[in-house]
Amino acid sequence: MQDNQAAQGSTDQASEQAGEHSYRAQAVEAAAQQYWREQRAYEVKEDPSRPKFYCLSMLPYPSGALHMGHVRNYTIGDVISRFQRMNGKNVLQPMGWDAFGLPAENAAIKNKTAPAKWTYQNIEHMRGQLQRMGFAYDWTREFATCRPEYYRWEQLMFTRLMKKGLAYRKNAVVNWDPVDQTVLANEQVVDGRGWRSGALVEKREIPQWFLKITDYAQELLDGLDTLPGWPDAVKTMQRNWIGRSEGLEIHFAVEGEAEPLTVFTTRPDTLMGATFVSIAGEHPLALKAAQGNTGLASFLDELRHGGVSEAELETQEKRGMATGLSAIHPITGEKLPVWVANFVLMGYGTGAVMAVPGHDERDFEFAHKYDLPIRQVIAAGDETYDPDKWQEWYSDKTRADMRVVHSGALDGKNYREAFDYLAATLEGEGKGQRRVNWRLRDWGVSRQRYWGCPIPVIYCSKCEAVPVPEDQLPVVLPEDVAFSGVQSPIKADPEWRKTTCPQCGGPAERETDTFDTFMESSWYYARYTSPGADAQVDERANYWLPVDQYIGGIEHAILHLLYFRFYHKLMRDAGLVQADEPATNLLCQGMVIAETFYRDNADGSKDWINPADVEIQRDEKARVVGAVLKSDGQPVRIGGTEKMSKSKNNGIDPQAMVEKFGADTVRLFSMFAAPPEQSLEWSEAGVEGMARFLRRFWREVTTHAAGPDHAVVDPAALDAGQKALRRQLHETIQKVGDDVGRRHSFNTAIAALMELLNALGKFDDHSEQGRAVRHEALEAMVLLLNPVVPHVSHALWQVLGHPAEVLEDQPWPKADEAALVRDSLTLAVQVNGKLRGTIEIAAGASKEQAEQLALAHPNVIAFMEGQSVRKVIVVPGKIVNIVAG
RNA sequence: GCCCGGAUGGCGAAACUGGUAGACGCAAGGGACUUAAAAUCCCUCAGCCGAAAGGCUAUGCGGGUUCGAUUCCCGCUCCGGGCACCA
Repeated sequence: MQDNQAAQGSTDQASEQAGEHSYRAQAVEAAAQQYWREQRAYEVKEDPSRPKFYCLSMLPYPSGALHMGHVRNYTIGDVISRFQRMNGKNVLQPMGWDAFGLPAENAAIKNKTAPAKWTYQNIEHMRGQLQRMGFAYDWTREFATCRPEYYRWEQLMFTRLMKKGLAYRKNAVVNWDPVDQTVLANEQVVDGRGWRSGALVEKREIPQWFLKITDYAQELLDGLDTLPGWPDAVKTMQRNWIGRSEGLEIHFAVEGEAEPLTVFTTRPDTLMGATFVSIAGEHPLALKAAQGNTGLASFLDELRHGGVSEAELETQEKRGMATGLSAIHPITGEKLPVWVANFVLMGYGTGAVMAVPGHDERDFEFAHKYDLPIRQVIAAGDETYDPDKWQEWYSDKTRADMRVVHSGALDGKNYREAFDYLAATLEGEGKGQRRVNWRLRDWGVSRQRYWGCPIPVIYCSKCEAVPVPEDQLPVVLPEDVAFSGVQSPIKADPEWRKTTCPQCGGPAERETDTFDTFMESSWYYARYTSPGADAQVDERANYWLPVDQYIGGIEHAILHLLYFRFYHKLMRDAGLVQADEPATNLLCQGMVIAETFYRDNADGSKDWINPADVEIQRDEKARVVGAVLKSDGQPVRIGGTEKMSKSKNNGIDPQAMVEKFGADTVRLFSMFAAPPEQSLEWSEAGVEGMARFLRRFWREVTTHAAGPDHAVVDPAALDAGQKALRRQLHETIQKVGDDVGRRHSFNTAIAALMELLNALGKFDDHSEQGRAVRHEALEAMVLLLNPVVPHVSHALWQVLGHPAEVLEDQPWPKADEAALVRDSLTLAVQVNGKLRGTIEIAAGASKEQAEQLALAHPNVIAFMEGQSVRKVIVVPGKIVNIVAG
């Protein structure tokens, strides 16, 4: 390296002389970053005299290296942070590591290392990569969630929740690999088999810890209405996930059983159409019926095969078997057969449903398959009911002409009337009651894995489950372990679990399960506000919270973002924070995608080839006609544009891009190529376009700065061209502020700045006022671009004659209203809604003047030939539409 | 299967509250500069018809509302996200 530099000395000198006008990203970025580091430019503390702004991006899992999804997420956060700071806010932007999780265990097996060591190495590497991107983080607040200093507080919270009854233990179903003798994550079940062993996965019930999120269901639902700054899609998904439904619980007596079978239904109006009852395979009644019924027992056994994920359960072929039991219809006394059905979920409602095949699509299908009776009890208008073919209206309770039929006393009632009548009747007879049911289930937080936060519970044969006393926390996970594979080291080590019961002092054992990693990511945002606090958070949390802007992937719309809201309410109810919701504004960014390329192997498999190694071929109309591998010139196949992934080898390494183009160019492209919530297609040619823009901007500023001293703009002395450029400048200031601040439409903000630079390139005016206008424009552009390309702005601000230290807190430019005034406007002229021309009209002209001018337009006259004016619509400043006929 | 999104030139996109569809960028074609390359600059660029003026068609597909629909409504198709143990 040293030798090469010496040999190229003369070239360096040559470029040094040209240097003033040529943009060299690496040097510019190193200088700016060194300056920020030395100045501690992004370290913040509470300051009640200024409005605060807490800008938070979802913390990364330290998987090994930064990927483009991170770059995109964190650039959005950084742009918003820098923008808010220039708008006078005291901005907190922190960063940390979601350090527990399954991939560390997999890597540990593969690389024969400890999960902790692998994790810490990744953090070191990725921190350097983030710093190289120039993100304005307060690094003094950084933490990794796998450290006891962090997780001790969630252990403390958990023990307190146990005492409040908000944490409890019950059996729950997991995926069991019978060969590896281990619990599998849903992700580790591929086509119903364990990913390592290939064995058919079974469902197995084991005791696990739960948090009572259902106690907060109503508040989590209502809270969504207090979040106008969250995307509607996320709120709708959460509403549906929480799934509040009002219905009746109805008790069906079962022949020969003391206990009734309770079903939940949202359609009691169809009660008289129930022809059988379906129960889940895990329902106690099913298990009881299977005793002494080998056919049913083996069916239930079959249902135990396969994974537990809802997607898998819901897409299975609908299957069932009669239990031989009969339920008694609570109104008619009719005997209804009780069936086990694989689509009835034990986790929802009571695990039993009354089947109304006449008006429920799944029951309809099931009844046809097993030849069970179908009975119509709903009619709508003059629709004909056909028991052989499903039609949507059969289940539509919202139709105004819907009435109950063939149901005795219910006949003629609509949904609401039938609901109320039956609720009163059944409640009166003790056969049922009104009930609000939730789709939301309690949060199972136990994981049978090593690399997670130990659950702080001690089991004693006398005292059962005892929370670890507060003075014995944290329960520390040993990090220096041999991790060979299947078995968790703390489960394998009989010594680690040995302890004494805090209540009776007798011999006892520790819980060896660890927490779901969503536990750590549910409260990290609060810990950033209180570094070093000797509590989960301290009073500083109430200065910074709630988060003003939260940014992360849409894939977190439900799980993380619901647990995040729930945990915040737990902390609020523990007196730790005051706000009701953790974040007021949410931005969900789309994925980063890239083209895929492959070659077919002889065995039918595919070799995926990285886009960086491929050259695209086009015809003269620029259409893609093929692609070749750069190294051998031979063709490769094009496989479509997909999410960047290891499996398709279409990931683009951000580090390679930063080394080639610089961080500012990468940041600029991520913000320009697509609006933030849409998917972003990576294109190296597109990145080159951004580099071109920065070079032009650099040249424009440096050549201007090298010229004669500028004067101050005198608005009264400007000629038409100067005025026009200045108007465009102030329109751009207005647009960029609105696009970045309100709309988060970064791509259009950048496009407006590109247009302004194009206009400056054509502005060949070197008069004193010309230079003054250009100077005003270039200074504003440096400031407007600062959030996106802070290194370039840092350097060019000095080139324009300002000392470095003022840029960070320089006020955001304001548009000059006087410069925005237009003398004339262009209106579109339509005849019958079709554009036929445009007219120029004075800004203050009346509707009548616009109408007259439009009617006089030669093309309008031509199209009006032989027709008369029926009506004229004038939208001031926009269009004139002449309706002719 | 269920819930939530998305679809606009060769490509990424823009059109913010129903008002000139395609700003900006990429790719491509033509040209200038240069010994050459790189870099840079200029011109063209939705499709079709036309010498031009201009016209016709066009925002995934099929309908509808409206003076006017990429935008609103109804019905589809395809693609993506989530489905509770990936994070």
